[in-house]
Amino acid sequence: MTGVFKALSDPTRRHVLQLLRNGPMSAGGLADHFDVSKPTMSAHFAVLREANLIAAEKDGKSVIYHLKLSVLEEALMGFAQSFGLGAEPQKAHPPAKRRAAT
Amino acid sequence: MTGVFKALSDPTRRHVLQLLRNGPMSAGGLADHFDVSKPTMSAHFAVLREANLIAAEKDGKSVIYHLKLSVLEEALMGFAQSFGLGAEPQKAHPPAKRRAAT
DNA sequence: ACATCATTTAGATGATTAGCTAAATATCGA
DNA sequence: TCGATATTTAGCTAATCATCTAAATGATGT
Repeated sequence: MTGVFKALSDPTRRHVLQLLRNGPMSAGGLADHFDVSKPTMSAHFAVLREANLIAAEKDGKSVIYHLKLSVLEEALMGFAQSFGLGAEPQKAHPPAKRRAAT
Repeated sequence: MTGVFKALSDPTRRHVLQLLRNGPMSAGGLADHFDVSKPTMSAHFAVLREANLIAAEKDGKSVIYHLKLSVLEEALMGFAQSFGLGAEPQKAHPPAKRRAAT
C-alpha cells in the first residue's frame, strides 16, 4: 500500500502510468515524453516496478513496460472502499484480453 | 493531486484519515493512537491540512480535526477514473449520514 | 570482433522528509 | 495572575529522494 502511494506521489510516475494505459511501451519510448535524463527515468521505472504497478519484458535491445492495471485497481479501490467510497468490489474481469492477438 | 498522494504515502497519515472516518477528533485524541511524539503528529496533521484532506476547528484548548471526505473522494476516484477504474462519477450522496446510528 | 543502440548501475549533490527535544503560544480554571 | 493542559513552532539529525554525468551491461548487425 505504502509503496503504491509513494509511487503515485510523483507526477512523472503518474504520467508514466497514464502513458502505459494505451498499451506497453519501451523504456526509451516512455522517456521520450519527459524532460529528464534516461537514468532518472530508469529510477522512476524501478520505483513503479517495486510497487508492482508495472512489469518489464525484454524484447531485443529494448525493455518493454506494461501497466499492471489490476494492481493499481486493487490498491486504489481497496483504499477508497475502506472509506466507503467508490463502487462495490467488482466480481471478476472478463478474461483480460489485453492486446489483440494476431 | 501530488499533495494528496504525498499525504497518502505515509502509513501514519493514512491511519489518521481512517480514524477520522468515525467523526471529528482532537489532535491529542488522534495522537494517542500513535507511538510518535506530539510534534511529529502535528507535522503529519499539517501535511494532511495542506493536502486539504482534513480541516481544523478550534474548540477551547483543543483543535478538532475532521476528514474532508469529498476531497479524498475527488482525488482518489478522479485518478481511478482516468484509468477507467471504479464507477462512473456519482451524482450526489444521500445526505451524508456520517456516524453509524444504532 | 567491433561499433552501435537501449538501458541500467555507480556515485555524487541538493532538497525534502520523518523523527526527536525544548521552547513558545493559547486557553482554561482556580 | 498562576498553573496546568493542548498544540504548534524552532531547530536539529539521519534517512530518503530526484536529479545529474559517466561508466557498465546487454543485444544486434556487419
